[in-house]
Formats: sequence, structure tokens, C-alpha cells
Amino acid sequence: MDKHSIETIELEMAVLFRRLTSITTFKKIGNLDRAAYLLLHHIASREGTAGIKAISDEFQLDISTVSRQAASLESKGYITRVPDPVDGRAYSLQITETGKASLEENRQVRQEMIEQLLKGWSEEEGQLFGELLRKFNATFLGEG
Amino acid sequence: MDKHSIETIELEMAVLFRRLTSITTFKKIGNLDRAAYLLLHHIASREGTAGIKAISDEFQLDISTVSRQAASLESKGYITRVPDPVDGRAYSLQITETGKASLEENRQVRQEMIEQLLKGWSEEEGQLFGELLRKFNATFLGEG
DNA sequence: GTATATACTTGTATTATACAAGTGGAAAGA
DNA sequence: TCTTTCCACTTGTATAATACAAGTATATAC
Repeated sequence: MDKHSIETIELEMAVLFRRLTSITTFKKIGNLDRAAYLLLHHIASREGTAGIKAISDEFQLDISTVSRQAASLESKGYITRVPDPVDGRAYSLQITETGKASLEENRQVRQEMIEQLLKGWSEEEGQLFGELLRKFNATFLGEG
Repeated sequence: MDKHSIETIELEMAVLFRRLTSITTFKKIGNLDRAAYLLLHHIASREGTAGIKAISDEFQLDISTVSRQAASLESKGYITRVPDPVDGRAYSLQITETGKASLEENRQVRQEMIEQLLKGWSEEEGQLFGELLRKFNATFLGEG
């Protein structure tokens, strides 16, 4: 890989991170905080049968982190914790109707934000950027 | 812009942010914390004549945030604050030799990390990703 | 010469994260 | 069976980067 491309990615990644931090730290987008959004999204698309442990593995986050996020979502009524009938220690997390509505509303706001940012972009650029982002994120999983 | 591309970018951006947060929060890269790196980089490439205020404007960060980052860099001996001869309130920040060395070392480590992640990527993909990232970051500045 | 504006610092709060210790149920070995 | 070890989860504590608000000292304007 060309040195110049590496340099650019390295620097721009740092800039992007700083910008995202600044934007998201104090402004909740909609009614979900940034962390809970991805958790809710995950639960919604998984049809709801996963416990804290499984999710923290997939997210590569500490269990305690996911535990708190789940507690936060539950306190807002966005998910319910259904006790596992077999294993008394475990739960499965399921999204509620309120949760679904909130997720949808949130997603919309976020997408509008992205859309606004990409106003001047061509169709091709947008598609490429999305795919490269996805590919980049996937590289993190490769290492274990 | 196609709805699908927007969706992808929105989701992958959130995932990327979570991952970067997790990676960078507890592991300093080299001997600089993540925030100070960009400040030092900026000071280095600007040949050193900018004050806290000017930098915070460019970075779109609060003055207090940049003030603390600068104090941190100064305490490590990476920058010096030269009092403005005309304006008694103002300083200009200049990188020291130690600072230059630290920046360079840090940059190297970061670039190796990126290089490692992009091992399987083609030349073209890397170049495109870098340029699209840069373009995306630039969109934030457009709005003011 | 007083009032206002500006550059910067410092106090305090917030967020998402990790690590460590604790709780209570499950599984395995004697 | 019962004791030990393991596992899912929760809770306490620390950390880092940010913002807002209040404070300090200097500059500028009237």
C-alpha cells in the first residue's frame, strides 16, 4: 500500500474521530444516546434473542459496558429482559414497540444528518464511501 | 443520493466510532494521548504561530478543551508557549525538538497500525478511502 | 477612566469505556 | 450429595475528551 494513502487515512481517521466525539458527546441525537443506539439496532435486527454476553462478544466491548447500556434501554422501556427459562443467570433482550418507534425515529434523524452532509456528493462517491467504511470496520474483526 | 448508501454510511459511521472509542480510550498510542496528537500535528505543520483561540476555531472545539490539551503538551515539554510581544493576553504555540521527535514516533506507530489493518486492500481502494475520508471531514467545515 | 470585549485558565458535569470485585445460579468432580 | 469451580450479569471506581460557566488579566472603545 502506498505510503501517501496510509498517511492520509491515518490523519483523516484521527480528525474524523475528534469531530464525531465533539458532535455526539453533548448532543443526543433524538432520544437515544449514541451508545444505546447501536445496541438497540442490534437487538432489533436480531429478532431479540441474545444475552448480554453474546452481544458484548460481537461488539468487542466489555460485558459491563453492554450491561449498563442494556439497563439504560430497559429503564426507558425500549427493551425488556426476558429471563432464560433454562439458565437462571441469563436473559434475552427483546425490543418493545416503544423501542422500535424510538429506533426508527432516531435512524431517520441520523440519516437526514448524513444526507445533509453528503449534499454535494455524487451517487458513486456515496456508494463507494459506504462500502469502504463497511470494509474498514470489518478489518477490525479479522484479528480477533 | 441513494437511500441505501445513506443507510450504510449512517450505520457504519456509528460502528466505526464505537470501535475507535474502544481502541483509543485506554491505550495510548505511543506517548501521546489521542487528543494531543492532532494538536501537536497542527502546530508542527503550521510552523507554530497560532494561539489557543485560533486553533480552537479551526478545530471547532471549545477554547477550554484546546487550552487543556496545550497545557498537557507543554507540561511534557513538547511545545512552548511564546508570549505575544504585542498582546499581553496571547501566546503562540511552538513545537520543540522533543515534540517533533514524539510526533514523528507517534505518527509511525499509527501508520503501522493502519497499514496492518489494510493488509489485504488494493492500492486503489486505499487511495479512494483516504480521499473520501478527507472529503467527508471537509463537509463538516462547510456548514460553519 | 470606566465599561466592554477578548485570550486564556480553571471548576464542574457528562459520556462511553475498561478493569475489578461482588452476587447468585450452573456444571463438574469427589 | 456436596463442594468447588465456572459463568452471566451487576455495580464500584477510574479514565479521557469534551462543553459550559465563572474567573483573571489584558486590550480596546467610548
